[in-house]
Amino acid sequence: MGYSQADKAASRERVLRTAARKVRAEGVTRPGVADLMKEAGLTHGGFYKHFTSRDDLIAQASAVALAEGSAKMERAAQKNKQDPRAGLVDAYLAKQHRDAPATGCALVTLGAAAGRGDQHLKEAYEKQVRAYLDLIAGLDDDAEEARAESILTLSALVGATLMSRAVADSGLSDELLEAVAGRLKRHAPGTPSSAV
Amino acid sequence: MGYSQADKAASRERVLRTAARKVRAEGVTRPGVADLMKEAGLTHGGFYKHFTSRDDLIAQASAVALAEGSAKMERAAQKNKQDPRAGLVDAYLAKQHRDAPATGCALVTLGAAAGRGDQHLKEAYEKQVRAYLDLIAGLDDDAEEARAESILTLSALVGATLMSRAVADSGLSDELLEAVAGRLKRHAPGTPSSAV
DNA sequence: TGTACATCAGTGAACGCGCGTTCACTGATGTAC
DNA sequence: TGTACATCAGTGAACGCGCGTTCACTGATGTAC
Repeated sequence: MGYSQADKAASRERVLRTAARKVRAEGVTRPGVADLMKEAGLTHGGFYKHFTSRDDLIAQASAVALAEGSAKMERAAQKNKQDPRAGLVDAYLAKQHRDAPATGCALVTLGAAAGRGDQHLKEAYEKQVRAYLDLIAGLDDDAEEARAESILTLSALVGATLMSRAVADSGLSDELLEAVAGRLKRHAPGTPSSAV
Repeated sequence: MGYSQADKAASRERVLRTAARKVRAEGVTRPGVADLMKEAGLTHGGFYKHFTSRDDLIAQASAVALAEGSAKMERAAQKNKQDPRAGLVDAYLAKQHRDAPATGCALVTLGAAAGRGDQHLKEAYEKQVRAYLDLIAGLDDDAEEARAESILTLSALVGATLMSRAVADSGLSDELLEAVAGRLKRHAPGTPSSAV
């Protein structure tokens, strides 16, 4: 048929975005070249006009998946003008987020893969961790100990989401999210309080 | 050569333990039948005398990997007579634990896989979550809010370990572990304190 | 206790499917004149 | 502006390797008598 340069760029973009979604939903090992191309509306043969190998695509897709995370959560935080920290916590620990790993924070879905992965993936992962820590520390009222507090908060967010997806009982899954959300939303972090 | 019934049981056990280790180190998709058998001192052909399929082995190995976790951490907690909670936190967030996923807590390494996995894997995962929560809540002084506190603690342990393995910079990796450990060891959880 | 025989754990070659990769081909795009 | 031609995104068949699975075979185990 013949395709313009703009068409090519659009195709590449579509494949990359499809892969970023699939990587979060299915991990870095499962998504296949043929399936990804098909889902992007193409046939598998043209794949190598865009990427040098499957590994190349998966690496780029993982970086994209990671990068999408903190920006999204930052917007969620800003929506709650009075208490952006609560906005972030609620968005992160929402059942909606738990149930949609394909479009959610990749710190959860790619954590184990990054732990086993190569230097590039680890660097992309680290960049997101730093972005989240800066975001969370910035939302804190008392700058004192904000750094350590932001690390505890992020760890709890990631760990709770990970476990809430992996557990069989939906009651326990909900409880994990709610308990952590309740604790983390106490305004001055680290202070005993009268609950949610 | 010929092998006794005891030999068979020992072989099966060896393969299963090898797989449990590999699953934590490499994930549920990578370890291959031939490699696992070789590492257990056998050839691949005899595999099906012990397991009905690769999936069957991986499922059993995942359950074994999960089950080994909380018992190990419970022993670590008991070692610190004065403050078993600190004993648990220190053992979990130790660099030694971070650097040895093959023998460490599988809540971290199998979290994403369980999230995508079948009902059986999720049930095995859930069982371990409950075991940890009971263990941690039992170590708490004030029974009040012990449940919610134990959920926050476990989430932070799992999330911090996951991220500390996935990050490129070893300084940041260490900081993640140390910051969370410092916060979680404050004796009455949720109370502001004078740090580590 | 000793002998004959069936069982079956383990071996290693072979099979077959899935999947990443290659390749000859097509025809609109976009450049040269 | 119009015409001739090279480029190259996309197609679909084919290749080849890895790996899960099967199978005929071996020989010590362990049971029957």
